[in-house]
Amino acid sequence: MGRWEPGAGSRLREAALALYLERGFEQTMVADIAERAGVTARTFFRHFADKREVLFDGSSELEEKSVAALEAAPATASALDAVAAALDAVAGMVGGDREFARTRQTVIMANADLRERELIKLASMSAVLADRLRRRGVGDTEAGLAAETGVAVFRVAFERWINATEDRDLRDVIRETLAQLRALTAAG
Amino acid sequence: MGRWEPGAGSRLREAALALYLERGFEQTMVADIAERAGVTARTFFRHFADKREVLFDGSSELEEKSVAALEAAPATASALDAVAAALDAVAGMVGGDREFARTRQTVIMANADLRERELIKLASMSAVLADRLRRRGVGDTEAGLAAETGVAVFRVAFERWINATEDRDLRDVIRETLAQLRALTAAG
DNA sequence: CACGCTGATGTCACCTGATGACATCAGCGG
DNA sequence: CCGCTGATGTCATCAGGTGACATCAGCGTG
Repeated sequence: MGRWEPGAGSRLREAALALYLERGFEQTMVADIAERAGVTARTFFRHFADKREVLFDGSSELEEKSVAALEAAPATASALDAVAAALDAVAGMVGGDREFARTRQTVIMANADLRERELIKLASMSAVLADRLRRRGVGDTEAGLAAETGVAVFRVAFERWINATEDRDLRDVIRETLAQLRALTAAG
Repeated sequence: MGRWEPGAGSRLREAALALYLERGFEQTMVADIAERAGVTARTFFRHFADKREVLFDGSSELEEKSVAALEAAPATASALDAVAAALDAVAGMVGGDREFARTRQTVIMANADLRERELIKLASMSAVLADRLRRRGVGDTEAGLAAETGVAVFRVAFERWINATEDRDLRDVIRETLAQLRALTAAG
């Protein structure tokens, strides 16, 4: 089933990341990506819904894993602890290759459209986590708060991890940041 | 200065909101909005950077007011309290007309592109607030956490306010939600 | 082995969002 | 009355995105 080189999706992903990095997201046209990957522009859109999605197509898997981790948390765990377990799972998947994470983040932060997409992915994860918390019997507002706050912690921790001088374990940074949040809210 | 009907910007804003509500964001073309407002599509783009921005062009003002409120907070206030003051200012501007807020939110939530834009506006506010906190001498991580968490509280509170049966004061809902967050993080 | 099915890709046409360049014209100050 | 200014119209063009249809390698089947 393939008279063409297989793995068009991966080639497109790599080509896009490289070009976005080299000349910027806006300056890169879909035709350029497709050409570098050896396919046509139409094929690009068969693999990715739009020009941005090529950098985010792993996020659904991320969401699934995080939900699984949340559901695996003991029923006795607090809402925030359950979310912490979910974040731990995410960190396990994302925190492996800091160099890659850094270049990807560089590309994303350099463009508003990409930042928007990044934000909605995290928002989607937050919504799903809140939903699962509610099914666990957590109150409506509490579920929303725990999920949103957890994602906020993740964002801050991720940025710290990306910019840190030493290569730490992302999960540790998250735990630290969560502890700092507890101190912060208690101080008031 | 104006051989045409003045107030093209307002007319475009109203026309866009109405059409987005009637037939949906994607089904509405810029030409339709322009026509209803009595101008050409080119003029639409002179007033608003893109099709989405027409729903968000007040947000820069919102950001300014929130920053002013944060800076007006006493130097002795905790980071979270300063952010709470900023949120209070935002609530004062947004919380006046719940009916309008509700229809606007309906339109935004019905479309992913609009949700993205909404998210980046809040993220931008978070970034600005964090920056001002740092200038106040708040630690790097703590500033980021306080700002992100504050915006998270705002999001949850806003949704509660929008969906509440009785018409409450948004500022009260925010205060309540912040108190719930404190309980939530203390429980762990 | 020939046949037809399947799925990924190419090709073409087309719509819409968005932007640059230039023309137009009312009102304002001089 | 004249010329400037600023908002708008007009035109051309590009890039993102989608639908419809053609193409063709490999696969299973009779």
